[in-house]
Formats: sequence, C-alpha cells, structure tokens
Amino acid sequence: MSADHSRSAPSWRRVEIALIDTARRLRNAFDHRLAELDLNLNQASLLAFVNDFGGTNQTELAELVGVGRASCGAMIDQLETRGLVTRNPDPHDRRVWLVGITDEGSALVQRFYAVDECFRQEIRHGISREERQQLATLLERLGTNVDAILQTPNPQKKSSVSDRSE
Amino acid sequence: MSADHSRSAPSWRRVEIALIDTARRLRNAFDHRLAELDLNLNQASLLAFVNDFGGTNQTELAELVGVGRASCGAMIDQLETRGLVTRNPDPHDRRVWLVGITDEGSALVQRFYAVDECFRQEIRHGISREERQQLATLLERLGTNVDAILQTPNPQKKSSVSDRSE
DNA sequence: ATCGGACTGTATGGAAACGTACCGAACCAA
DNA sequence: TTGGTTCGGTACGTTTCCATACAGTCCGAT
Repeated sequence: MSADHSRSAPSWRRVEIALIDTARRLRNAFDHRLAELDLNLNQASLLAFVNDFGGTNQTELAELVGVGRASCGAMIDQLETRGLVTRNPDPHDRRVWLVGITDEGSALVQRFYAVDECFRQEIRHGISREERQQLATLLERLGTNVDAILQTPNPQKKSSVSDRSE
Repeated sequence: MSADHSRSAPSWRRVEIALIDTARRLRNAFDHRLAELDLNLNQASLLAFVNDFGGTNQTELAELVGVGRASCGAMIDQLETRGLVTRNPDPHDRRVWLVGITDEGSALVQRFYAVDECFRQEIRHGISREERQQLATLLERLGTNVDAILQTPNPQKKSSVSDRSE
C-alpha cells in the first residue's frame, strides 16, 4: 500500500508482508477488470476449470479454486442461476453433482481469457520472462514451507491452556 | 493450492494466480501461528505500528495496515476492549483519536516479534538472502503495475451500459 | 444383510472486510 | 460571522469466506 509515508516500513515489515500486500492489490485489480464480466476472480477461475475439465464434482472444484466446499457450493449456485454452469447427477454416485459448462458459460470464459490476456500484459510490463520464471520458483518454494507450517498440529490455540510445551 | 492433482494447472493459471494463492496460504499460516496470541495478522500489524510510532490517527493507521477506515476503527475497538491500545483525544483537533499503546499491548508486541521471527525463519528455509531481495524487487515492480491499473478510471462496470467503446 | 465409517453436498452462524452515507469538527473564503 | 468544503470517525448493510453440524449416500467388514 504505497509504502512511501514518512513513517513507512518498520523493521519487521519485510518480504512476506509485501507479498501478501501485493497479492491483495493484484486480486483487487483483477476483480476490477473482471467486473466488466460480472465475475470475480474465484468465479472466473471456477468457470475456467469447469470449462477445461468438464464434469467435475464440487469438492474437487473447491480444492482447485482454493475455497471451502460450502463457499464453492454457493458460488456454483450463483453461476447456475445465471445459466453459466449446470449440475448434472453423477450416474455412478447419487451424492455428487457433476458440474458442467453451458454454451453461455463457455462464451463467457472466452471473454475471460481475453480480459486475462490483456491484464497480464499490463501487469508484466517491465518484467522479463526469466524474472517471472524465478518468481514462480520462489513462490513454489515459499509455498512448500508454508504448507509445512500449516500441517503442524497447531502450536496451541488460545483457550486457557496451561500446558505450554516450551 | 497443492497443484499436484491429475488435472493440475491449466494453461491460463500462471504466475499471478500462484502469487495470490501463495499469499493466501502465507496469510493463513501467519494467522495460524498468531492464534497463540489471540491476534490475526492485521491486528498484529496495527499493534506493531502503534507501538513503533506512538500517537497515530486512525485514518493513517488504516492506510498503513491496508484496510478501510471503518474496518480499522472496528479493529481498534477490539484492541481497546482488550486493553492493548488507548484512544486519546488530539489536543489540536477534536475530530481525531490518537491511538496509543498500553503496557500490556507493548508486551504483546514483544511476543509478536518473537513469533514473527520464528515464523520467518521457517518460511525462509532454503531461500537465500539474494533471492528474497530479488523477490522484493519483483513484487515492488509488480505493485507499481497493479497500481497503474487500479487508477484507470475503470474500463466499464456492469450496469446496463450501452456505450461499449469497443 | 447390515452396520459403521467415510465421503458429498447443504444449511447455518459468525467473522472480516468493504462501500456508502452520515455527523461533527476544522478550515477557508468572503 | 457565516457559508461551503474537506476531513476524521462511526453506523449500517452487503459480500465473501470459513467452520461446524447435518442428512443422504456409498462401501467395506462382518
């Protein structure tokens, strides 16, 4: 967020925070552009996944998009209401819906691709392919470390626990 | 998000999305660790800012932390209830509150620093100082481009406009 | 055949953040 | 002084997401 205040970045505010902050703005900018299609980034991602992969069950879609199952269900509700996707029963498992794309949805995905392409060109201005590659590599390593942390059972939540192990 | 599904990354899912996704997980991991202090990342940031800079008005704090004024006010409400910060009237301007830290708040910030330090060590495992530096540089350039996009008047929102300029 | 565990999708409540609108205070100009 | 504009903080409604709990379904073990 425009870090050039007189009291800008304190010592503790380092790369990790900058990453989170940049990502937030990036997402906002993405949504800003996508508003033209009446979509947000998650919806567009979901739509693109469905378009590319055809009949997919909701749990898998939730993982792909990176939201919980309930949120994903709500998103699909909306997209279904707008006639962009369909829920078809799985012939082999009566619990699951296979989410498919409609013609209208597919057309919207094409427009999304166009917006996305344009957006990326602007975003990548002044950043070389090698740099993007390196960025991707670093992000992946970072992500690996993050996952390791998230999979620790949890240090200790709040709630008056007295057994501080350290 | 764990990109090793059989149907992992489609062609359109590139660096920008990875950035957003990694940031989301990073934030979650941060919050996960901070739960020990009954804080989330934004609250901790706010507290650290107040601790470092002393009497600060809410609007400025909101900008520093990267949230809206209303959200910032709500956060301060909570922290104030917990006795971590205080709202003191500005002698020169009766509209503003100067947010200050309490002893208890200051102590909590010290614990935050400790958690933060530990967290960062884990996160940075296998990533050299030069790489972090480069990451920071790239993020800054990316941020500049993003800001440029956000400052465009807006392509065109939804709302039945008929003057599609293209 | 059936019982229990695992899994899918949904309902529900709550948290966090936004955007808008608003009130009071400050500032500025006449 | 007075009038309009700007600014700080708050109230309110909306959106988005999560976590939990639940009902229906599948599947394997007995």
